[in-house]
Amino acid sequence: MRLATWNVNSLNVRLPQMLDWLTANPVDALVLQETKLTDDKFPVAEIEAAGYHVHWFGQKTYNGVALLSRQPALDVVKNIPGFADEQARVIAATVDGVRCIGAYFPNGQAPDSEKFAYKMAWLQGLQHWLAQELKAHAKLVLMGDFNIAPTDADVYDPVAWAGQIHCTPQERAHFQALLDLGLVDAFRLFEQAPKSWSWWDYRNLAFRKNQGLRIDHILVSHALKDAVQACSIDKLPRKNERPSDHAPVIVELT
DNA sequence: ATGACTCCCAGTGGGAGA
Repeated sequence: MRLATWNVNSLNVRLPQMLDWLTANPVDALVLQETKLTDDKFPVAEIEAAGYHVHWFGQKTYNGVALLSRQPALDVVKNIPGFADEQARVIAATVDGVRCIGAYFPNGQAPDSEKFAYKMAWLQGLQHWLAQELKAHAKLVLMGDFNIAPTDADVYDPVAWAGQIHCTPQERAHFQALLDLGLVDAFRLFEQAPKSWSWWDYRNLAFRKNQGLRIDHILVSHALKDAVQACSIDKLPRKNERPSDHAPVIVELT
């Protein structure tokens, strides 16, 4: 079973690329972030024609998530139960017996901003809900754009980024708290090339210079840890003519 | 360099992203 996450930065713009990517990478489930589409504009027909079931949850201009799956997705949940939120950031469902949670974590903008306070509250809400989800679903995968670089090894210039958004101790503590609930970073289960990133700024020729961050993650529950066969970042779509600034991350489970 | 790009909604610029 292969699962993937991709922040597409507008599904309206990226739909053809996403369909091409699915043809080349026929994963069993794919979660999307930053679809930036209201629900009435979601391209359900095109996705179903590609052979996927799909659930979606969006809003105008910002955020928006979706879950595509070969097999029907059961017990679909949108956003975090118990955390009132006007922003469409989470979609969860059970696919082939695995609880799949796709999430677009808040950016946070800057550590002294109101958006950072929202990010902290959101992370607290996620953590609380996830503890319950893990009790109900031993086999669970949390994946998406976390907007957190968990360690300095996930940052191209840790000195310049020290204390900056994505790298603050508070964000990293929240990431660790998710692991402490009983999750493991699938990417770090394997030896990986140094300077492996999932996001590169559109500016400054950042991709060409490989100046990026690893902020898109796939965390698996302990019950799935031994089933993880591989985890990788697919940089290829970032080389497209009009790429998303994020690359997909893929995990393979037995 | 408090930039650089891309997307969106707007409306001939500005906010947000990360």
